[in-house]
Amino acid sequence: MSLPHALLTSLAERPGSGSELAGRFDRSIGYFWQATHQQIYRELARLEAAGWVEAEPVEGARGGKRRFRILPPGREELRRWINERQDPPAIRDELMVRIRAEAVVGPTDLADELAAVAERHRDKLAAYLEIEARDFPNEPVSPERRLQHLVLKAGMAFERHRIAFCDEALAILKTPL
Amino acid sequence: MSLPHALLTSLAERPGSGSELAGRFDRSIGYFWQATHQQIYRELARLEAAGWVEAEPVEGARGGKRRFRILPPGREELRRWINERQDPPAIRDELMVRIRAEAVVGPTDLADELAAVAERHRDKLAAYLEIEARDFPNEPVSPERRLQHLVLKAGMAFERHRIAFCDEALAILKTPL
DNA sequence: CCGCCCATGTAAACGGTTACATGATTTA
DNA sequence: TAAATCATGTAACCGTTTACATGGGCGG
Repeated sequence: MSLPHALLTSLAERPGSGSELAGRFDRSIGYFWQATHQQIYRELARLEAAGWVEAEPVEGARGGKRRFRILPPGREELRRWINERQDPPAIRDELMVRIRAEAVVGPTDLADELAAVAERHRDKLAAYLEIEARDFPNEPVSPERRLQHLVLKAGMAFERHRIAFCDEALAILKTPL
Repeated sequence: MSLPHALLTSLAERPGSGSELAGRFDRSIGYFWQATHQQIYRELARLEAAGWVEAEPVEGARGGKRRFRILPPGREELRRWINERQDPPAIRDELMVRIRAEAVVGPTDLADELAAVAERHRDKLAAYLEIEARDFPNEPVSPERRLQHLVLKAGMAFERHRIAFCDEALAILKTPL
């Protein structure tokens, strides 16, 4: 359960309103942790009640827009959480289930679907490469920037891995009996 | 939502009772899709109500043990599901959030935790390698076996990827300022 | 001024997790 | 025959997802 800490991280990077945070969860942070605006507003209310963030109304904005900022206790909680012991996540991969199902009740038209999946992974990889070219034209020096670059490269590695997997599975499926 | 189809797949591979299926979800299938016995019994009841599986009491076993087997409509449903259009899964990776948090409120003792995470991934990789040596001493020929091997290799690739990521992050964290 | 969109929020449903419960069968 | 364990099941909780609701500016 990382949503509160993903929000604290995002607010530590830069203060923002609920809707602005929802936008960040469609980009940057959202590449590794997703959240809808409903989750975000609910969680912001909890963070505020806990005294980890505070909000002030934004003048001249429509609606009751409020800008949240992280407070020292929020920073402290974030640092505590970073060092908390966590088990590596279990893999939960529907594609593997499907391959295994194909192996037992196939053949089916899974190849078409695999090709489509690979294509979407290629698109996502291309998007990451654009981000990298824009944000990291040179290998950064500071640990902060190097860590940010590393996280981005992990996203790219994931997409490459899925593409290679789909291609290999396709090769097997297309092998004549 | 793949649980019903993971169960159908497992039953297509071999009939079994609820508790036997729970065992498989701690091994084989469970490396890619987890389920507790509570989920399994609930879902088996649904599959039975849908007419996709049937059960017969197991003589001489304790409790009301019942052996489930997949029925033709269940096979048909599984084949339909395999070809269903699915979006690639979104990544939801707590470790990435932590790295990003470290970059903004660090430095912390994240390095210790990263080393521990890498160690657990090494253990899991070793377990996969043992399975591979036992189940795939030679590269198989049939598409079924090749697909099963591919799925196992995907699991190993995932562990290797995480290990490399942790090691690289550790190198950055340990760089003197 | 009417429709659209922004910003915030509520409500219901669903899947997954954890804790607890029950009976029956081995085992000590 | 008491304790441990197997096989099945119920109940409560939690986070996520989807659908709906409200009010306030902005643009045609």
